[in-house]
Amino acid sequence: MNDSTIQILKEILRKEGLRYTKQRQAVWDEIQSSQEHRDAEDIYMSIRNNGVKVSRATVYRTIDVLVKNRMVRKMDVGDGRNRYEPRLDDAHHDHMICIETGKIIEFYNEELEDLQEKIAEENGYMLVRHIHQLFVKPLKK
Amino acid sequence: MNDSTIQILKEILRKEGLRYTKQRQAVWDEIQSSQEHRDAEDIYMSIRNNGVKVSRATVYRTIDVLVKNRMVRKMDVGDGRNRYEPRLDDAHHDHMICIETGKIIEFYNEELEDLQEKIAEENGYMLVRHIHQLFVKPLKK
DNA sequence: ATCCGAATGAGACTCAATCTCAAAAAGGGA
DNA sequence: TCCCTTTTTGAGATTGAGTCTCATTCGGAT
Repeated sequence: MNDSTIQILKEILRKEGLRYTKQRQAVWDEIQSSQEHRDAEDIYMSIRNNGVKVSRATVYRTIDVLVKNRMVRKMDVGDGRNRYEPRLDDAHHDHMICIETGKIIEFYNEELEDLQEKIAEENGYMLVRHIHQLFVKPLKK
Repeated sequence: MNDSTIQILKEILRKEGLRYTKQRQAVWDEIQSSQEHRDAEDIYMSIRNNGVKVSRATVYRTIDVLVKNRMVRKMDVGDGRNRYEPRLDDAHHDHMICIETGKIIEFYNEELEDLQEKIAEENGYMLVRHIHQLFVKPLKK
């Protein structure tokens, strides 16, 4: 909705050789409007409920562009539906998922990040990206 | 095929209140026969090619039991098909996936394991299990 | 304002995985 | 061994997230 992220979106679309449309704007607005980890259907329904006409196909297609351009983070929680969250200048983080409540907690640990790069290098590889999810349950007192 | 793992399987089925059948044995035999990370269709086809009559439904159902009982490790590589590998007394390990060749390299790092437990605890949780995948590409020389 | 290639949407399609339910098999008891 | 009850199996239907198709609509350069 706010001016600066509209410009960011336009810039990305231009760079990708894609046109600026109200559907693409609506998808980005919707994802950006919440820090939650939402699935595509949820995002699709919310846009429609806001009165913008858009199809599932467009939602998926737009998300792909946003993910590719690091505006959105895609995460596989293992239940068959991918979740999406806005990234913006957002620093990288991983996720902890409570198996009792389903709550998703974000975390970041420098040491962990370094260690991963080191492991990849020791094996003759360069780290491109990673998936790291901790499935946890509350500590009983 | 060998005697000791037949006993392990029988023991698990008994504990789960399930019957011992040749289909269930065949699924376990097939998974156990290779250290590779295979998908369900591959496992299903191999069993059939070995002359054992089994259905996809049974393959999936049996894998679930084996995963639950830590005989098999299930991994989501992110391409829509889950992969399975035998566990037995196999020590825990994580995976590094080469984005250029698709090769899967296993790794284990004690420090990494400790760090994860520590992070969970710092947040008031107990680590139950985790998914950790490094997507890498070969170091250019 | 015109024009042309790109974007959209409705719905068909894909494909891994799950479900259904009649028929077959397991396994305990006598 | 033969029963008998319960579980398991399999063929095929179904589900559901995500992708594809293609006629129509739209963006934006000129």
